[in-house]
Amino acid sequence: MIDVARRAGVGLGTVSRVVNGGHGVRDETAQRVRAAIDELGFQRNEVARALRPGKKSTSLALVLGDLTNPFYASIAKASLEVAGQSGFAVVLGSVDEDPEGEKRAIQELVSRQVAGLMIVPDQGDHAFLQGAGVPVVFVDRPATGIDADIVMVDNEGGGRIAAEHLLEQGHERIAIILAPSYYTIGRRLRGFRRAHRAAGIEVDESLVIQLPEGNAEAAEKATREVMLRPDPPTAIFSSTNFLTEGVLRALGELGSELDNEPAVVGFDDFRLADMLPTPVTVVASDIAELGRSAARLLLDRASGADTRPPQRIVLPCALIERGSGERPPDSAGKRKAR
Amino acid sequence: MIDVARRAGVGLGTVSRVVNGGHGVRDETAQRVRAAIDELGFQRNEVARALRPGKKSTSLALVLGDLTNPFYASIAKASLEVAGQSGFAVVLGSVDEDPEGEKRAIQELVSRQVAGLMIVPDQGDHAFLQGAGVPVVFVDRPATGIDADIVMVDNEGGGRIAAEHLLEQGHERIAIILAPSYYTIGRRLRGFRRAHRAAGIEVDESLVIQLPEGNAEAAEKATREVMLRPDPPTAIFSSTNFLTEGVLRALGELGSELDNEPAVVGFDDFRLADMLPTPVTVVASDIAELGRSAARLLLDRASGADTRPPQRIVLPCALIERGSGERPPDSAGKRKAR
DNA sequence: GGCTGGCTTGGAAACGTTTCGGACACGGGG
DNA sequence: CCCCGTGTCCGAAACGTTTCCAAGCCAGCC
Repeated sequence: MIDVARRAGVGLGTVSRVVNGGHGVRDETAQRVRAAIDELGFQRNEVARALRPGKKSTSLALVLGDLTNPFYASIAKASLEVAGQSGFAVVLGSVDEDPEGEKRAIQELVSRQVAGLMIVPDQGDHAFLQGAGVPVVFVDRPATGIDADIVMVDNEGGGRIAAEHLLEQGHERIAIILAPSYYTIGRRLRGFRRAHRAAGIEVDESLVIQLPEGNAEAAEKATREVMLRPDPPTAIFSSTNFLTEGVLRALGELGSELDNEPAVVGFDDFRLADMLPTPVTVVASDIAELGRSAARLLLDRASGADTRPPQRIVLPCALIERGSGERPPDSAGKRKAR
Repeated sequence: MIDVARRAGVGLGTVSRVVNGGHGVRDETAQRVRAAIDELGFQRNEVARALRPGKKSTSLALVLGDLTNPFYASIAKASLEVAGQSGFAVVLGSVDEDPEGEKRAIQELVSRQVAGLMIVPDQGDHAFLQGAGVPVVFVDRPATGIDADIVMVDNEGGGRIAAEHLLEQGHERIAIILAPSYYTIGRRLRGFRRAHRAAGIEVDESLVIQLPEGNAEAAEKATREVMLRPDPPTAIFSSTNFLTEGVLRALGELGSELDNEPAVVGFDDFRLADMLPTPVTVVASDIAELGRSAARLLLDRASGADTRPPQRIVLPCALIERGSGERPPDSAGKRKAR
């Protein structure tokens, strides 16, 4: 920048002003500065910029689990887009699985002076964020220990409409497969129960299946077991996209051993869901909007444009019916090949 | 840091040394400093750290396309893990689709003083990176205009074994569906042709199908068209994961209209591939390793540990056979004609 | 003509580190 | 006793910006 100033024959401050939109600089001077910038190929150093008193970097942090899960990937993609439009980059913290690793990752990011944090929180207390002086938005799940913005999905409503759908079809023995102890899962179960109560049908507690782990294998095993009981369920509600995969795999393998193949409803849509031999109805929400909202909210907080008390944004869920034979409108959108 | 120094009754430099491993500091002094750090909740400011002459930040940049594509997501996840182990964060540049947007995003990241760039390049010249003074690793595809490390997959070999597999099964009319003009796609086609030549079978050029766009819809349309020709292919090789989806969707819809359902081989494995009514054999590679290698290489370059001339790492592809009867459930009557 | 006030402009201070030259103390060898 | 090396520590300089204050200039007004 000093070189630019020298070359243009102006002071340091003037160059800075030109670089930042150039208010209060005579047009002719600005021209000269811009010319010097081009000649020297000058590029502003964002690091030095963020060093200024009280300033933060123009980066947002995103802390989430396995990117390989389309759910997380969608959030990442959407928030990336929104941030990018405002000239912000997104820093991904390395995310170990344990809560301790999450805390370390977050502090790492804070030390990088990010302008805000978007966190899909694991269990564990997040009170340590309280005094960090950086805005935080939780995504998909609330966190304990700190009162911050949150963007999530209507989990209870989703669980409810899934159950309602099955109940309307006459199912009375519906199994629900639950990943371990996440907040979201609990809400989905609650909606499931409410729908039963509203329909006057009692939930068979032996069909409320808590998995030890939240992966497809555990769901596969549990499904096989429950379906081979003397009185198997006539429908299964799987509370998570990866679990649905396990359920379907189990059903596929059991195949002809079963008298009646159960109806399946899954939470969260997934690719190819409409092409499986057992087409699976699904409770879907606009996951990309989850990421977009979070990023937008965070940007507003970071810029100081939004000083409202912590917001709570809840996005609706909708049922996507499949298996009635007709193919649903293509939800895939345009995807670019590699 | 000044506060810490004051509190511990030491000089600024001493605190710095303690924070960075503490060589050349008496044990007792270090204790005092550490105590002060804890009391004050001091955390090193990474931004200021990166400002030092010649220093870069402890971040790696990752520039890639749609994170929603599991291929890209795997790369992101794997590189994130490797970077995290060395205390590096990963910055995702916002990626517009056009080459110009990619250039802008990259320069954005360079201005953030990242220690290195991992780029899954789009077309377009990357010569502007030449003098940037930051190490670059290209992932999955080479780029023009700059001589840098590259980590990729044996595309030609993959195309070859896909074709060999089908040829061995007696197929002589094999269609190949190609996304537009990427480097990787060209290599896959070349392998495809080589396998044919080796088998003494001529490629029917009317079955080499160039799509106008690299998405599932285009592949679906093209598949439908080719299968409804007077002499349709008996097998289809789809050069990309999303294309495979389109191919399968077309076949599913055509269904009974076809005399013989063609065999399908896709490039890149994907989730649920083994559970589809038409089980699809696949050419797979270790995509996560792509990301890991890239990150490792970049970290070594950034630290100066690796000063070799630009490397070229090529990962092997392997065939994952499906549909030989071992897995798919006997649901619909749509089995693969074998 | 002097004063006021609005544009421009220049330059110094500040941000939080790391690093480097130097200083001090201590001990051992000549 | 002097010299020198070693271990420890201090504090200033430097990194590349932004921002603030002061100053110069000019026009307009009294």
